[in-house]
Amino acid sequence: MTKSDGIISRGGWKMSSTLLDGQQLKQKLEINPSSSGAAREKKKVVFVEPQTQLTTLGKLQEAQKAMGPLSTPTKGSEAPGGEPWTPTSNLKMLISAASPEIRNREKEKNSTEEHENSSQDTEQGEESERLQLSRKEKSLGLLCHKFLARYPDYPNPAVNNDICLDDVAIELNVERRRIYDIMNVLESLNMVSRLAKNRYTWHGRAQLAHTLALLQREGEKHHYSQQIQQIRQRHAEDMLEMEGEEKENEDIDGEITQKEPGFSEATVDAKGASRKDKSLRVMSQKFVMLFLVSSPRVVSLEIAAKILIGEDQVVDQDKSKFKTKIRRLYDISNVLSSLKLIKKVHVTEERGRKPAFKWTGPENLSLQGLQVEASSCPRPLESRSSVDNCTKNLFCSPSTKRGFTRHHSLVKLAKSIQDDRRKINSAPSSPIKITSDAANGCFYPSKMDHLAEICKMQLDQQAMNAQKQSDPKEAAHLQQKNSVLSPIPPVMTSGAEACPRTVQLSLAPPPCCSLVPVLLPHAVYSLSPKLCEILQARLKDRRGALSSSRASARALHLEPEFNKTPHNNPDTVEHSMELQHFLETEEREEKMQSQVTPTLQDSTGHTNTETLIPTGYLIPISQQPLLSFKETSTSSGETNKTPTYIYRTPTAGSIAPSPQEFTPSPLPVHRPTHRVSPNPSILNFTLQNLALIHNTPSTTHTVPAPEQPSPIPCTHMHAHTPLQTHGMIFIKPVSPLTLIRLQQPALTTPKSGSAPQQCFFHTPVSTVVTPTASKSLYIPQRKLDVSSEEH
DNA sequence: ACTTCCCGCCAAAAG
DNA sequence: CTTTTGGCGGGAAGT
Repeated sequence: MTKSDGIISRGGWKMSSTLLDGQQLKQKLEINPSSSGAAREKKKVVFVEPQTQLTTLGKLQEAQKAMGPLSTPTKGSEAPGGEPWTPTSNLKMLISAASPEIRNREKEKNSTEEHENSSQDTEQGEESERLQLSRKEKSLGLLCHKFLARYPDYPNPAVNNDICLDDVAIELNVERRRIYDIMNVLESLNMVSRLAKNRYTWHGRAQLAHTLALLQREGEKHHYSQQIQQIRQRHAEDMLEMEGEEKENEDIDGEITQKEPGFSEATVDAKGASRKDKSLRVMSQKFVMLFLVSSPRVVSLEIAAKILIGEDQVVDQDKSKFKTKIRRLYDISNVLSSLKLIKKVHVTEERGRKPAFKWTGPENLSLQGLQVEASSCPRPLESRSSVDNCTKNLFCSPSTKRGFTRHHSLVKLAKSIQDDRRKINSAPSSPIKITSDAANGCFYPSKMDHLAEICKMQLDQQAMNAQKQSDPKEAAHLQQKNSVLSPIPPVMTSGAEACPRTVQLSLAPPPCCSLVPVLLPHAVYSLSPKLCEILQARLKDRRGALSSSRASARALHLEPEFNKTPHNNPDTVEHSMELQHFLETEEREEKMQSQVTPTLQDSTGHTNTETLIPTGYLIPISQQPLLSFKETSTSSGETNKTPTYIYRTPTAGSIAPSPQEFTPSPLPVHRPTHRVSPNPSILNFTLQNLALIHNTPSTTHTVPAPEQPSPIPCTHMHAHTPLQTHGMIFIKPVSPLTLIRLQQPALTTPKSGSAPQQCFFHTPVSTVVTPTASKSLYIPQRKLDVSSEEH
């Protein structure tokens, strides 16, 4: 341990330890909500007393064995949840960081030194070490592993799961740029969400299943599978006959041209698009969609690149562009591989062997069944779908509405964690790590490349687990084993304990949950690229006009979309306005959906187009699933039962149906229409939402539980989401801090009792968790992050 | 020679 | 304006 640590990043290590300590202390000490904000600022600066550091260090070393567990355990469940990880994580990181070889080499050399160094300073050693690292050791995949090691798969929502990019960069000893790459991919899977400038919130895999389900659905909408087929066919043909065929792609559009092509083109151009649209986030989502849609679950980079590029008509197919795309795909693949969602393989085709990746993540996305019903949420996504082709251009960034970020996940997580703990306790701890692997589906690291590293990681994890038996992670893993698909399961299990907390959350969670940003592929096939372009152009124009006013969209929560809306004025920002816009937009979207492809053009022509475009890119996904429902009041916690109730609720029901209906656009052809959504369902949906809004949170329970009510409480979440969202909207205006304070009281109402408890355990932030408060906190800063989504 | 993909320039957003 | 975020592609390590 120590050796490796020293080698890799002594400096980092110390830093991290100090940071951690500092944070922990803060959390524990700082009960006041306000304090949290202050704490963040310092980040690196943190000065922990040496003592603490030492202690931590000692712990860390020992931690592998028992320390961690012992210390954390009891409270651990929650307290540790937040920070406890860090200490251990540090160890992990260190270990992982050092590649075996390096370790071996340097062990002898520095072993002694390392200790010394560690104790002494951290700073110097780095250079030499850093320099030495081989390219592989610097790989994004490995870096991602290190990053992941720092956080639990299923974080305790109660705890503060904030991620400070600066800290991470320092601790991992990498340039910031690299962290962004990782965060972008994780963000695309809703494993993290951006809170503010340098801050992200960790959600882990809590929402992963749900997110994947949504992505799968989107992928289906886009006909990705068909596209893949086409490309393959083409290839085959080409191969046979060298001619070139050309584009093939899906450009299905015949009509596209209709609209003013000129416009579209001009605007469309690459430039038009804001860079965000080319974003790694979007690519990542689309890439994942390809996997989820293709039957063999294997996707070659070549095909992925072609599809992602653009499906535009652009024939040009620049080679450079293609090349760049491939580069990015490698980047994404590395991260996804670290997540064990995919693994590298080679497909030998006629031409020879080409690099490809195989999906190793969860297979059957429960989506629809459980969470899916939540469809309510999903819809939003769908709606947005307008243009995917735009890929390249998509400047659409605006599309996303905003995210109200939230830690919905937190709440949910908490429950699950607790449950897990129990399980763990009952079960032997040791195996844990295995379980984790199992969950992923791959016992061994999918990546052969980094096996060594991975192994290390795993070992670390094991150690971690052992230490913290209590930790949620373990529990989570176990749960995963049981049911990979739905993160929720844990929740179910959660005993009374979990419930209480969760209950509190109920309010808070909604906001978070509700919004998860997701990319929509936009079904766009139906739309011709040109249309997309046109739309974009228009949007831009409008924007430009609007933009003048431009308060930071993010801060306001306003998404570009809002601005775009025809009527909206520059200043619109006001909250009330926002709500209205929000609603309006939603309605539009709904309409759009309902209309189905054919109408698209029309819609595009109209103001609606705007909405379409934006939506097109990222779609916020609702994430309800994770959270437990609120069970609100009851401390008792019979989550299970509660859920049932939820299902029944009318609203929920209404919602649920819709998703299913439209989603499946079984379209025979790829061509045009694909997304058809049942109007009625949509309408209902909207109506419900509206109603919900009015109602506000109190009623939130509603759960859509269409047919398959997942046993899990999560389903409730869905229902909540809408509500939450609404709630969110209202809140926005306030600054986070203020909100927190104010809100808490108000929020608390719903849930009364529980709130206080949380406060005890958690940092102010955590406290925030309380329903409303949390909402306020999390206001999304970034467009991308969240899109509002779901009504 | 080809594949993988790190590095970091530099510009677009955000603050 | 400064800082953060992140597209992009050269070119090097790895195979």
